Order: sequence, then structure tokens, then C-alpha cells
Amino acid sequence: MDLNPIASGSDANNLHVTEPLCAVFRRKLKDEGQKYTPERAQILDTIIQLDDIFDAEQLQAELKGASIRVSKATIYRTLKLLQEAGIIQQVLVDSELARYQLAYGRRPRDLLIRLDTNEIITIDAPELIDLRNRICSAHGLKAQGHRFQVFAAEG
Amino acid sequence: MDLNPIASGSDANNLHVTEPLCAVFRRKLKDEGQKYTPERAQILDTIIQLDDIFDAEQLQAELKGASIRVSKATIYRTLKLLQEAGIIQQVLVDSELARYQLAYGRRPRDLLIRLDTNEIITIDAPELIDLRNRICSAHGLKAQGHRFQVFAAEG
DNA sequence: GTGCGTGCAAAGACTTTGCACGTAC
DNA sequence: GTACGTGCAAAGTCTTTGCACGCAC
Repeated sequence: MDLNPIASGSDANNLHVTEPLCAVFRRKLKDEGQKYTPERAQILDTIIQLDDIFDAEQLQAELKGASIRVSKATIYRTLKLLQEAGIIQQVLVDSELARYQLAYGRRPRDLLIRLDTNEIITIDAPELIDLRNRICSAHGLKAQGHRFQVFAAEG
Repeated sequence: MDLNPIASGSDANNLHVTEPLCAVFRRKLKDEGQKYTPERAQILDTIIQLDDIFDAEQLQAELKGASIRVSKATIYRTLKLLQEAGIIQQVLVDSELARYQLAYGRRPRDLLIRLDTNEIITIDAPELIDLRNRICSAHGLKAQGHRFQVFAAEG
């Protein structure tokens, strides 16, 4: 269960990262004198299997589906740790609910949000990497990531 | 107090809109059989004067500074109406708090967010308009808006 | 005059926290 | 064996809602 190489490898969205995500998480925890518990491992596993945008509720449901009972408190605490580790990031489509997605070793996933159907489509806009880097350079800063959402509806 | 032409006119971010924002709001309300009350007018005025990203708390404080007392309930109710009218939009920098900014008749304001200082810098990336339109066309949709946030830190 | 709006306080939704017990290291 | 983690329930924060009174139309 600890073996989750990033290698859904044919996915063009993945950068060249060879280290399994669980190893990344483990290292972050060890570095801070924290423990790699079964709950934390199972939560990360589940997120990797989901491979989609999710919220705390969905994550708990997914775990329950695998007969794993984890409290909301632990879910929220672990999501915070995973964010700190750079493994997941918040999506922020609206302010109603905190949603997350895998981020580590991936290009940011840009979103096309249909206002008429509320459908969320993942898109790829590689030119943004260049754009954001230029913007940051102009401000003497280094880009760490970005978020891009396009709102659209039937024409 | 009703006269708030969009005309901070030299601002290159403003499109050519000649109608005062309050008129836009008024029309939306009338169309739905709702009333243009002093509270609603004062809230819109204050948002226009602020001309910055704000949250419900700040808005109430700003009103209080002008000796105008409006309840949180009314503020939230009015913010929702202003969003429906397309006059303001949510910013969504993080999920902690709903923030808003003026939107009507303006290009979306793109943001450069410093992770080291939490400073939020408004930037202008006009090429995104083109990019987003191309993306939408490719999906047979029409772009209604977008959100772009770059995260950066000292290099 | 009627119906919508406001303030207040209570309710709601999501998230965080204190505590006692359990477990990774 | 110790310090950190977990579950539970309670507390917190932001936001929404029910109700009685008041005002825009």
C-alpha cells in the first residue's frame, strides 16, 4: 500500500518525477518529527486512486467505500499536511467548499468551467508556464505555481 | 450619492462603458421587482470608492467609517445581488474567506500572489483574453470570464 | 397600502481544537 | 517508553435564514 509511484507515467501532465508520492510525504513527516500512520497512508492512497478534484466529504466517502473509517478531523489534518508537502493543492472553483487535487510533479491543471451546466473540464494551456514566468521575472520573483480558470457557456 | 459613473476613465482596465454602475444595479433590481434602498446604494458606493479587493468585514468597517451602519445580513444579501448583476465577482485567493472585487465593464484583473509576504499584486495579462477565447472555441463554447493567479516568491 | 428589505438572533455548514486513549518509532 | 496521532464532541468562523417591524414604490 505504500507503493504509489507517480507513474501513471503516460500522462503527459506528469513531469519527470521518479519518486513515489508516499516517499515524498514520508520524508516531509520525518523531517518534522511526525509519524507516517496508516490513516495518513490510506488517505494519500485514496487521493492518488481518485485522480480527480475532490473535497473532504468525497474523500471520506471514498475511504468508507474501501471499509476504511477515518474521522473528519483526521482528514482535515492530513489534507493540511499534504498541502504543506506540495502533494495536493486547493482548486477554489467557488467559495462554498474547499476542493483539492494532486499537484506534486504535475503541471497545474487549468480548468474550463461551464456556467450553464456547472461542468468542470480539465484543460491544458502550456503557454501559461511561459507567461507566468515572464510576469514573475518582471517583478523580480520566481514563479511557484498558478491557477487558471475559464468560465464559459454555450455560445 | 447615486451618481457613480464608471469614469475613473483614464484607467486602462476599464472598457468603454458609459452607464453608471448604480444604474446597472437599479435596472437589475427593477427587472426583478426589487427595491433600490439606501443600504444597497451605500454598499455599492463604498465598493466603488474602495476600488480594491475586499471582504464582507472590511466592507462593513468602511461603511462604519462613514457612519453608515449596515448589518452583516444585509451586506451578504447585497453582495449576492451585486454578483448576480455582474457588478462584482469573487476573487478566491484562498478558501478562508470570500473576497470580492469590482468586475462590471472591466477586464478581469489577474493576480500575482507572493507566497513569502502574502502580498497580492494586480497585474495585467491581456494575452489571456485571446487564449481563453481560443480554448472556448475549441470546445464550442463562449468565454464569459476568467481567473488567473500566479504564485511567486523571492527568487 | 403592500410587498420587499432590514436588523437581530438563531441556525447552518464547514473546519478547527481540547482531551483521553492509542500507537509509530 | 515517549511523543505524536486519532476519534469524539465541543467550539469557532463565516454565511444564511426566520421573524417582526419599517420603508420604497
